[in-house]
Amino acid sequence: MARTTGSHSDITGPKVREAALRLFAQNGFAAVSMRAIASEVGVQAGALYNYTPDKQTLLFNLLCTHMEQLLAAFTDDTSLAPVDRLRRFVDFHIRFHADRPDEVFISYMELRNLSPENFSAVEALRRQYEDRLQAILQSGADAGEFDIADTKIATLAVIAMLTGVNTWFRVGGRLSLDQVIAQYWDMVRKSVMSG
Amino acid sequence: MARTTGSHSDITGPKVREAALRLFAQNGFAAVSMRAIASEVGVQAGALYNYTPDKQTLLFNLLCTHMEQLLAAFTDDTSLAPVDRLRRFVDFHIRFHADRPDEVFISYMELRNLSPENFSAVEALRRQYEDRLQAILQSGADAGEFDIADTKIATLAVIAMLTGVNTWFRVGGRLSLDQVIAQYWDMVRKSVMSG
DNA sequence: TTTGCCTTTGAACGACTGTTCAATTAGCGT
DNA sequence: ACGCTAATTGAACAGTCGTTCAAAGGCAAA
Repeated sequence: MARTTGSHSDITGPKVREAALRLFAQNGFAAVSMRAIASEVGVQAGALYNYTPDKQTLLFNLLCTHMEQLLAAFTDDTSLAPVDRLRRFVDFHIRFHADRPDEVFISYMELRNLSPENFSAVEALRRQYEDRLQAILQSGADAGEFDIADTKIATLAVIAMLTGVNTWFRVGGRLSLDQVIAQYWDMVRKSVMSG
Repeated sequence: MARTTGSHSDITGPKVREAALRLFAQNGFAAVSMRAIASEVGVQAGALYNYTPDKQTLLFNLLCTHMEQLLAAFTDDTSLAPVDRLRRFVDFHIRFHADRPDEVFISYMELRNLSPENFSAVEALRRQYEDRLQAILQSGADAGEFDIADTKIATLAVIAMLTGVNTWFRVGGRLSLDQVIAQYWDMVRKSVMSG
C-alpha cells in the first residue's frame, strides 16, 4: 500500500509547485533551472521528477490550476441587472487578481513556453472566462442599457484595463484596493453605458 | 580610414538587431541563444560581438530605441481642447503599437532581463510617455471637462486598455484598424468624460 | 524486528550557454 | 596590383541545462 500519513510527497509536492511559481514569476520560465527549484524546496534536482514528468508540464499545471480556480471562483448572477452583474465582475476580477500576482504574471508571460497542445488548453480556459464577461456586456447591450459597438472588443478592452492593475498595484501603496476598485468601476461603467 | 561604402557592418548591424528583435519576441530573451541570432543573420556567433558588447545590451538597445521612437513620434498639441488631445493620443497609440508588435511585445515581456541600471533607463522613458497622457487627462480634469478621480490611475488604465489591442489585433482580421480605433476611442472618451 | 515500497540521492549523460581571441578573409583607398 | 584594416571565422573555455537511473535511505505495515 502507498503511504499516506506523513508521506513526504504530501509536503514536497506543494512545495515544488510553490517554489516553481515564485521563481517562474520572478525570473521567467526559461531562466529558472530545475536545480534552482530543487534548491528552493531543499531537495536534489532528480527528486522533482517524482512530481512532474518534465519542466514544461510543471508550468502547464500552474497555469491550468490558476485558470480553473479563476473560473470556479466567479459566479455570475443572471437575475441581476446587467450593470450590477458588470459591477460584480469588475470587483471580483480586480480582487482575485490582486491576491495572486505571481499566478497572473506567469499566465500572461509564459504562455509561449507551452507546447501547442498545452497552449490550446490554457487558451480555451481563458476564452471561457472572457465569455462570461462578454455575456454580461451582451445582455446589457440587448437591453439597451449599454452602448457597445462590438461586445467582443469591449470584453478584451475591459479585461486588459482591469488586469493592468496588477502591473502597478501594491498593498500599502498610495491607494487602497477599495479605492482602486471604485475608480476602475467608475471608468468601466461609463465606458459601456449608453447616453 | 574606416570603410564606409559597402562595409559589411552597415548591412550586418541592422540584420543583427532585426533578427534579435524577431527571435526575442517569438521565443523570449532567455530562450534565444547568440548562436540562434547569428544563424538567422548568416554569420558565426563571434561576429555578433562586433555589434554589441553582450547579449543583454542588445536587448537594452532594442527597448531603448523603441521607447525613444515612441516619444519622438507623439507630439501633443496643447492648443487643442483636452478631448481632442485625448482623441489624438488614442489614435496615435493604437496605430504606433499596431505597427510594431514585436517591439511592443518585448518591451512588456523582457524588462526583467535588464540589469537594474538598464531597467531604470527604460522605465524612465516609459514614465515620460505616461506623463504625456496624464498631462492631457489633468488638463481636462482641471477644465471640468473630464471627471477623473485620480489622473495617474486613469492614465495607467487607459494605456493598459489601448496596449491590449496588440494581444489580439491582426491585420486582415474581422475588423479594420480604423474600426478598432473608433470603438476604443468611444470607450476611452466615455470613461473619462463628466456628466 | 523484518519486510517492502515510497522517496531521495548523487552521479552521469550529451547537449547547449555566453563570451573570447588568434588566425584568416575580403574589400577599399592608394 | 598592393597594403591595410575592418569583418569574420572557428575553436576553445568554463559552465549550466533537462533528464535519467542505479543505489541508498527512511518510514509504515506486518
